[in-house]
Amino acid sequence: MITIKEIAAEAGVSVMTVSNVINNKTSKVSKKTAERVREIIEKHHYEPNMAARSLISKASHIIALLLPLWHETADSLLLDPYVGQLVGLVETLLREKGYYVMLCSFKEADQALTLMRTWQADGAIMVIPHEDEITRRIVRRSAAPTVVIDRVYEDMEMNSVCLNDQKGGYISTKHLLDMGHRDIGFAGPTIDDSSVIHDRYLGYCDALAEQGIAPNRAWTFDAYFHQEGGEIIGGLLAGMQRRPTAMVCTEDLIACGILRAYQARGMRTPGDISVVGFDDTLPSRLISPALTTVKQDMYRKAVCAVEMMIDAIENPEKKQRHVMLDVALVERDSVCRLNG
Amino acid sequence: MITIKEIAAEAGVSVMTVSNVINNKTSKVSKKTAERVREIIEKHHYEPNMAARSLISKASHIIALLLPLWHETADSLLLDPYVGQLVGLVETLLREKGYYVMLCSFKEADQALTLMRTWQADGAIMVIPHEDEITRRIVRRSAAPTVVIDRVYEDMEMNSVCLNDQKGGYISTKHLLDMGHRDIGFAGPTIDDSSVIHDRYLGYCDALAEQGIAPNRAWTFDAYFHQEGGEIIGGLLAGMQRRPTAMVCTEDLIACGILRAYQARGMRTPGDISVVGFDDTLPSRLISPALTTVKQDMYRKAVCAVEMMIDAIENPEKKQRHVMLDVALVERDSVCRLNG
DNA sequence: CTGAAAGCGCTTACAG
DNA sequence: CTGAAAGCGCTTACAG
Repeated sequence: MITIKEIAAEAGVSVMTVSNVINNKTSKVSKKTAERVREIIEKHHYEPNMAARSLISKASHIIALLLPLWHETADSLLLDPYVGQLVGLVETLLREKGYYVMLCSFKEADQALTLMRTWQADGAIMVIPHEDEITRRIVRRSAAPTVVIDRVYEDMEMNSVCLNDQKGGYISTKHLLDMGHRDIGFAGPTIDDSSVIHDRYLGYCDALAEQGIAPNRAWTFDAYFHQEGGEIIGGLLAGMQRRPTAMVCTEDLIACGILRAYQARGMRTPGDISVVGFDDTLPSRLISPALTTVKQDMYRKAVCAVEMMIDAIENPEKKQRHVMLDVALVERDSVCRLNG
Repeated sequence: MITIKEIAAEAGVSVMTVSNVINNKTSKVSKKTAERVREIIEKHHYEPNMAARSLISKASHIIALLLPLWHETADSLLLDPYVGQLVGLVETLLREKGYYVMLCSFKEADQALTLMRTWQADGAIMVIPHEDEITRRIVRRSAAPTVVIDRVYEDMEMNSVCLNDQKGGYISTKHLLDMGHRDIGFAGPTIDDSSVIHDRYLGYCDALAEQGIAPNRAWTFDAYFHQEGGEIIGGLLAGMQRRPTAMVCTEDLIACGILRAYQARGMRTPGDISVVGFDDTLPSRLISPALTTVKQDMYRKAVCAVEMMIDAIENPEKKQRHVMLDVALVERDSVCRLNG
């Protein structure tokens, strides 16, 4: 690998001069030398060694993309279409801004923290935090700024990009109500206190309350994830004596699973069950009937996270940044009108 | 950030001793000092600075995960469920082996090469190469070893992990023939000479030839990708006077698209069109009818790629490594028996 | 078993 | 505008 020293030797100047032309400190180098040096750099495809740079500047330009692993079996979060899309967008945007992204899936907070320290990461973006204690620990103990996507803790300083989840839960439930449904269930992972799921559940309750309807606990499912979870829920629903006519889901995949479970039993979709998904990921346009779902603007989310990250790096004195993004209903074919 | 120097000071030893205990050179440090130093390291959560290490050792332990971007619009390859899964698996395996993974999407070969040089990456794994010239350039010019997934060039030295694509094309076509189909089309991206698609097409032709059937060019589609491509193909098929009864697809998403196009027109699936997908990705189990598809063992593919990468790093004298993985048909519900 | 010194490739004051 | 020197945090021969 060619070094700055060799470039300097070939150009007949000092390494400091080469360094100055690399860093565009035009005031410090004459046009002529700069030109000559640049040519030699081009010729050799010289690229400055980031390890050496980062050693001095304390700025590695590395952003850690932190992907928590949930289950024992979860060999990767990237299987989740939502995560894949988000990670891809964030990586692209970060590159355009001159940052490098290091992928880091982890189970324990210390794994993430160690990687950040090891590489002197300039910052970290966390996707889909779930274990609150782990997330809090990373935010609290990280020397570099962090941006958390999809979760916020009111009681601590942190940067976060969230969704108006309560509105999401509200508009999907409201849509079902408008379509004449009254028996509406709710399906999502565990509804704990701090999560986005809880907010969606609140929105669901709000919408029902407007019609004087109390949520039916028998139709509230939690701790079931993804496609498989949806199929389980669908199976349970199908076996009930008194079934809901519609389900609000916190994830497209859960909605897909419910539909499949019904279809497998020869029941009509959406005739026997209307479902609304969440996120508007690829699967919602893949299946038939296509999913009516709550769309979040993934691109904007990625842009917000990246801009927030960069702002946090450049203005470390600011301690908190919060953005809440809007959501919107996308009507497709998984909801049918109920004639009351 | 605490440094080796401060650890040394606190322990009352030289930095060299600390370095030796970090690197487990037990022969060079007495048990007692090692113990004391280790305690202080623990206490401060000290982590060696990789930038400094990589500067000396010439081994960064960074593997670049190279993701070519295809279209103008393609903000990310990770939207593709196949890529997401593969990247996730590779990242996890690489971490377990003590490597760091830097994500790098790129359009030009030089972007990838620059990143590798900049960070002195120990190696690179390329996922889904498509532009042959770009891929060849990276393989040829990279100073560090590369592993290419899903493509191989016979005329140059390279490491590759491939699939038995011809067999894949063969078994899916054979299955359709066994189910009584005779009018079988083929749908995939451009069938160029060096690609996996071409091999699948060959397998398709082989199976047809066994029955004395010549491929019908009117039923051979190329340059259409993903879900959208599938829908276009499905639309074209549906409008034909003489339609095939079955389609061999090079990707699950294309098969999904074809099914949707038929369903949107009120046609029966698989009654009016049987389809076989490829890869056995998430969508194949999401839709209804579930896809019959050619399964590749993604986990084994990731393991192979990672092991090959590490072998290439440790044994740079070996110039070529090739692995061809097997495929198998997974029968689900997207193929119907034709009574002939 | 332990330490002082040189050096990895770069940048940053400090002189001239 | 240009250069010599120190130093970022670490490891590696080389002495003792």
